[in-house]
Amino acid sequence: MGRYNPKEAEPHWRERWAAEDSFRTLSANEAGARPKYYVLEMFPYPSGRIHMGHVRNYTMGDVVARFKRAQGFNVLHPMGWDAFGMPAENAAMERGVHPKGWTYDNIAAMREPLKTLGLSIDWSREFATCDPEYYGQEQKLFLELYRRGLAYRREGVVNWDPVDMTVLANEQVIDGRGWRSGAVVEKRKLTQWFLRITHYADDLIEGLKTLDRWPDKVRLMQENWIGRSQGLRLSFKVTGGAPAEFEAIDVYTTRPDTLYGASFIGVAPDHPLAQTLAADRPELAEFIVKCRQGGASEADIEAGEKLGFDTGVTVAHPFDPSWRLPVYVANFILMDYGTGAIFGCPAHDQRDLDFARKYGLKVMPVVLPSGADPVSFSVGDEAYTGPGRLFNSQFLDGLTVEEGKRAAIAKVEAAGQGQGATVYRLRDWGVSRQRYWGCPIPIIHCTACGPTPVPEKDLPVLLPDDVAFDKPGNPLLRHPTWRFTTCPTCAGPAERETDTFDTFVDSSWYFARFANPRAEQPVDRTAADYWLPVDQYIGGVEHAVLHLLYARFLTRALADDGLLDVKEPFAGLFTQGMVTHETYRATCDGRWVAPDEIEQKDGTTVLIETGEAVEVCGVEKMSKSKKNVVAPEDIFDQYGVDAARLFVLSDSPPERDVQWSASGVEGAWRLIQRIWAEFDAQPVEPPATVEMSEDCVALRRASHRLAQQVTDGLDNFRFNLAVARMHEMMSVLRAHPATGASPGQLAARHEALSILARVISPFMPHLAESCWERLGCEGLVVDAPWPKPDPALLTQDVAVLAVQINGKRRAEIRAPNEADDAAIEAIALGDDDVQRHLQGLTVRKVIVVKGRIVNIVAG
RNA sequence: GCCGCCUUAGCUCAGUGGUAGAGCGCAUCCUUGGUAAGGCUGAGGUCGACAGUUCAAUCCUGUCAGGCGGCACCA
Repeated sequence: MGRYNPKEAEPHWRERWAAEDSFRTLSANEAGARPKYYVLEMFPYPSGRIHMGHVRNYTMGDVVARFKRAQGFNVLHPMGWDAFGMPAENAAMERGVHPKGWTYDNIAAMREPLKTLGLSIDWSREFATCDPEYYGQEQKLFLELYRRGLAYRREGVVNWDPVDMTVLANEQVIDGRGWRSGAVVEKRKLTQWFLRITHYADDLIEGLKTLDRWPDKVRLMQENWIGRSQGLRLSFKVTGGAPAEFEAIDVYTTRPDTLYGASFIGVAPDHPLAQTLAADRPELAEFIVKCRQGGASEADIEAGEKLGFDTGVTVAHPFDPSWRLPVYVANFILMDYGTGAIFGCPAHDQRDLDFARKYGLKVMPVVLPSGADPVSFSVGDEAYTGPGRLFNSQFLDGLTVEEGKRAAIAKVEAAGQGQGATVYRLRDWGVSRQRYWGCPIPIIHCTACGPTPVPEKDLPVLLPDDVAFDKPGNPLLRHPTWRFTTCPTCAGPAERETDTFDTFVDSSWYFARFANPRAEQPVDRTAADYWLPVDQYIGGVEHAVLHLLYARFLTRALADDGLLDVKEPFAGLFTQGMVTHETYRATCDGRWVAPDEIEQKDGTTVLIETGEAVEVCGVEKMSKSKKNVVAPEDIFDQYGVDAARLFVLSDSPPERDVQWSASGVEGAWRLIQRIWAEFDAQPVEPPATVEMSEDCVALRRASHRLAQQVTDGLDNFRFNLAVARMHEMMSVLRAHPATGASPGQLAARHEALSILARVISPFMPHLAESCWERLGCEGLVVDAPWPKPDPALLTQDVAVLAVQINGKRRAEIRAPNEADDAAIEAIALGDDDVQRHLQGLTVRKVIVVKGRIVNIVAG
């Protein structure tokens, strides 16, 4: 008799698993008839320490991996490192350490606690994206895309941080300033490398329909991000005021039905017409500059004031050559969407209406809501965007909005003035970063030959180690020898591309590399065909769009190259919630206080050291700035890793946030001790008989039901429900104690415990091994097959039914399972309580729901 | 502004078209040779508001309120 001591047991079992090589992935040949199962968690950035979010993420993946393994699958469950990126360079600038050393040290520091967590990972497949073996293969992939025209170079507008001298991603610009330097970010035109993701825009939307094991929310976010819209591209002929080269202005619209309500044409400040006119009209040039400044700042977007400049140019209406429309340059029109020009229909578009009111343009309604009077209907300050019938619209009169769209498109197409078109919000993916710590783009720039791919024999293009971070900017630009080279084509003097890839490129194909991480080619086609797609991918919802969209795109690109056989990399996706914690701040000076600095005393919260009062603030994501962080290592140390694993799985459903608390982890600890106590109470020698006594049928039903319920919970990602069922099982076991039990009863307990040990093993793998061993079972529980419940024990012979009278519960009856509706009705109507409640009433109807309830309608 | 999610016990949250649940907290009691304790019992809920569908709604539908997230001048 003794308490379970995780400090001794946990390291012991990890050593056993390592010694037995329990988690080695089998090759396709070795696996034989076992089906494959690929479970992957989004790989971590090696910041140097693990946090509770990691614990939750990797525990969930581990639960799935262990469960599938027990069910007889050949499981691939690998781990790697998303190791390129800015923090390494920041560390280099702030502390003078080399990004490479810093990164590999961090990886080493994080690998240990992850191993401590007892994850069933095949560590032989580990790699980091900053390994030359990995990024060299990435360079090969890029050159393949380049050859196929899926990678190209063009000028693009970027966020430029003038202090750090680098491009920033949109999410690194906060209120128009660089997140690190605080400098006002400039819009700069820079020649950049792009990947042609827009080539797959349609297929990326269509593919979402096949992803039935993805959260609807994520599919919706991707669909919105790609932003497909159907409409019409059409020309307005210029009738005066523009230079000769502008014969017509092309606009894009999703509302061709409202063409008769047009009252102006608007073009973006960056539109070629605006730019050309501005060359000899200073007032227009000034206006354009003003528009650009407004671009980034949130105040302007908030205000949303519509500004325009009348160019004096006029165009003809496509349906009526004598109808003239003025052309404005307007601040709310975007150059990189559609054609950068619109026709304004103020009555049926709010932005156009705001604009028209400001500049005194005509507002002519052409869609009449049903029931409105065509003579008096007018639009005030709110545009009408709903359904209705067209009017004031010549040949379109009387049509619905949808019919009108089709008719207008047909007419425009017949007249050769335009064409129906599909337009996307998605833009090509700019992958150039002016940084050192990333995968070098394998291109050599030659003044004679232009951009030239580095020949395959010269790959990988290695990052030079001898770089200095004493000055801002990209050290590759200042490197004396690395940058300058000779052209592979003409052997003349040439320069290397000094930009490196966006780190999202690294993470867009790593899942395919895991199939065979040491392959000579980027992807081992045979291994990838066996393992892909990933059956279950698990990660944070913050990657719902970018990472997951990029990976889907690159998978398609590689499939078109013949490097992969799947279009969708992740058949199942699960997005887990965050780990949160209460926050605390000292009442006197408002500074944030860590959870281990406080204690609860007599209903108040105080600082342990000084006793001063502490205010308990909101529950928020664990973060250093709020100091509401609990270090996983401290929990491992105090309660063991199984308690930490159990807690992050128990309280909330996995997709929701879970609130970490000291009392919660105490609860997890107690469950572990309770489970152990039941095993510990069982006699050491196996039961003398295999005949289980009849009076144990309740226990047997409970344990078989437990197997069924935990299986269901795991199949549906309801880990918290599975844990709740384990709690319930403990009450049942307590009602059937080992003390004083007959041999038959002990046999039933033995069966229950053997099921329990196996179903807890994905959640608390170390405890499960100790329990399995204590029970005297053969081998390791990780190698034991998943329990299969006996269907006969999952049903009840007698059902307990509630009886409702007029919707209110009035009685409870027992009926044999095989009783038919009439028999149940008779039992219900014969019940004393029911009779009492029916006094003075006439029974009008009786509804019998088998196994559930009887409802009597009476009046 | 558009889209989505959430609102159930003091707290954190499960759950179901048909008898309202868990953990923590609280109260009472037992145990103090399972002791960095363990256990019994119990109190506590108009399931956000209103309307509709239904024999029956916490659950389905609609409207509203409050909270959270994503996108945002995308024509």
